Amino acid sequence: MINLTPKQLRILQLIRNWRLQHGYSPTLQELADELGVSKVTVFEHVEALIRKGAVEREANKARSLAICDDSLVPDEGRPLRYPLVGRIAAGYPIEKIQDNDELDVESFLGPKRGQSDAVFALQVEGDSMRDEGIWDGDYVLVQRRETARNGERVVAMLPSGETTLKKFYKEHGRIRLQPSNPDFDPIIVPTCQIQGVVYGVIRRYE
Amino acid sequence: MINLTPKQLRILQLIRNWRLQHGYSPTLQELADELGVSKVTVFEHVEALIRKGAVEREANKARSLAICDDSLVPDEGRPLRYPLVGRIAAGYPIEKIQDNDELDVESFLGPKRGQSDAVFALQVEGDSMRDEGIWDGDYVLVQRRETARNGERVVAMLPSGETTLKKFYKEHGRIRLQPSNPDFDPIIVPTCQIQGVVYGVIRRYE
DNA sequence: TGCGAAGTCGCCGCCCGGTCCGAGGATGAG
DNA sequence: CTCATCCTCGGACCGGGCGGCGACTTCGCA
Repeated sequence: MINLTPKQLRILQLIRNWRLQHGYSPTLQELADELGVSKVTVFEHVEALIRKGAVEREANKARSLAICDDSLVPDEGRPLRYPLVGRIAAGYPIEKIQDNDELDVESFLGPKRGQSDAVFALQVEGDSMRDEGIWDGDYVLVQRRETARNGERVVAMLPSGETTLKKFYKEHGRIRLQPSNPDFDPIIVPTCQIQGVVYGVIRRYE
Repeated sequence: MINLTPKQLRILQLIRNWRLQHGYSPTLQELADELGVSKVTVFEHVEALIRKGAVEREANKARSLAICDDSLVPDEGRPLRYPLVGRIAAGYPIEKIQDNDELDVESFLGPKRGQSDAVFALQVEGDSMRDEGIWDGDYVLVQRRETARNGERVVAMLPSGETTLKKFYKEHGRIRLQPSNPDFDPIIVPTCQIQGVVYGVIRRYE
């Protein structure tokens, strides 16, 4: 593990993001513009990165920056951190995100502190939550809780013993479990036992 | 196992967490701010830790603190492995999954072997992929590739320079970029540059 | 041969590591 | 009670590392 300064790490991430987004390396000036500093400053940081073995470059060649070995550079053995290039909208160029250019899946999907034993996963079967963007085959991450607020997506056990995934609404002294699909009807029960609340969804395509 | 005072152990944990979170070591002042004590106090604690062989440091170098042996620090890390209770379908009890009772997010969302440098994340803006279950605010994980197969969800750069997220179809010698929302029209282009293929989606509710 | 990018030079200001000295609190012996 | 000792802690200061700059020269390439 190489010990980098914050600025050096930042430049390293920028180079990586640029290469991912554009397919080629940035010039020193482009890096400087991203960071809002002078080209000379970037040059010096890049020199430091080369000395530390983090990047390589061909002398006097434009856009010749290359990251040496991605695996040993930052983040020290923490996988699941991906360069967050920006926001993408239909029909518009990728829009930069200012404050943070990394997506740390671990902290993003991780449970809150001290509740790690109260999380479990379920694979979703069927399309009853389709209009919520929860599809057949997706996995939902569930925080174990006995209560829910209106509009939350809950894993609920009905008086009949069936367990189901629905949106939760308490109204008029009863509980409505609302599917997100017009093909399914809401379930109205006087009471039901909440097994947990969905806080995350993950999906993988093949 | 080295015998540490509570304060020293606390500092050791702070250093470790800081390095995991930022990718580089904290300064003495930053440690002091975290603990609410003065920089000199931290300095003395760190000296004690060096004497006991728990950490190393390069003299006069900023952010040069390094933990000697990680295993000495009690681990409060979260491996992102959740018990996979089963499959859940509307109206039926949770169905147990036989062979696999754990969802390992790391291997589930991690890139394929040897391609870790070619993955990046994008936050989705807008509803053009709504009927695919990809919603405004979701994050997509993108594998960088120049080519795509029909039906894959791609990040594509149009000849105009715009970048967009659509489903990819090559037909009749042209390319159709298909939104998954009837409110949007497909884009027909003779050619376009593929920047990557979406292989995963993650979402978190508040 | 002209342009854009890489590379060089001298210089600046702030922050960080390191040091000196002194303030308190706990403890045990006289 | 008093004193000595040890530990923790902090205010103030210093020198140097680190990040930063404009202007200029060199290099690669079309």
